[in-house]
Amino acid sequence: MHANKVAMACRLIESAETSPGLQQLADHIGLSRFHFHRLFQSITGLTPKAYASAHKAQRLRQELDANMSITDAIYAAGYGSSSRFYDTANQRLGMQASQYVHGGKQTQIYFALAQCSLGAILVASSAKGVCAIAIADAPEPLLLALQDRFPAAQLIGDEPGFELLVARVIALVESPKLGLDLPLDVQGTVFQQRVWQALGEIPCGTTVTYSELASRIGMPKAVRAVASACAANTLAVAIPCHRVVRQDGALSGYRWGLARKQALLAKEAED
DNA sequence: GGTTCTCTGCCGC
DNA sequence: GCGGCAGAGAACC
Repeated sequence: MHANKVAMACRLIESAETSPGLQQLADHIGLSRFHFHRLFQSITGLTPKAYASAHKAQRLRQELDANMSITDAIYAAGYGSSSRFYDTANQRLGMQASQYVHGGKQTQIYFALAQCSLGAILVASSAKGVCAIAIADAPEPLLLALQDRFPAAQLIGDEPGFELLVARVIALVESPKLGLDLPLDVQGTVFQQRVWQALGEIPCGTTVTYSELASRIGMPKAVRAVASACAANTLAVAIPCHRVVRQDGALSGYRWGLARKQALLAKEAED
């Protein structure tokens, strides 16, 4: 069972002060760096490098949340130098570090409400990419939820040109097989990102069970955790958590309503 | 700007 | 299933 070996590598990455190199990890596992790389990627959905950087970014967020100074947090999270960190801060936090510290105060988030066949839909995007897609019966609760999630951000609701993006998202909802070719601003723990990555690899028109999904990310026993990660998905349809069902074929839960899960799956099954 | 590391497609056993 | 090469690209110094 190679899932164990990959899990070993993950733990090694997590416990190391500075991220081990590919060769180092492969040696530790007892495989060639070539094969190890492919194995790791096939199981986690992330390359070892991507896994390490996701983990570092997560540590950084924790350190920043613990009220450390930005410079201290950067070193505590395992970045070698602050200058190099700042080069890519945007990419890693989805915003400038100082903005993150201040609760996203300066962050601008564009959003729009619209109507689709499943009901009211909210699409929101940060500078980095689409950060929320939510569906409900009425628009008001959607907007409230967005405000709750980004309490200090500047929410901009009437940006000209944003309709284009909304149109693409709605097109995806109406015919999921199109796929969404837009940058996503996915914020979550390493574990959540692994689950969401795996969700993205479920082909349109098919479903998997929660336990199958857990196996795919190399953690067959973490079924409940996987289910929670699916439920934590904030990008409806774009990250297809609706394609996960229970072992007995029942639809199980869906953040945006069981009827919508059913409708989406029916739509996908049509073609 | 050069070097080293990562990543992927392809092939061989 | 596993190892390896080549070549492009990213990261690093």
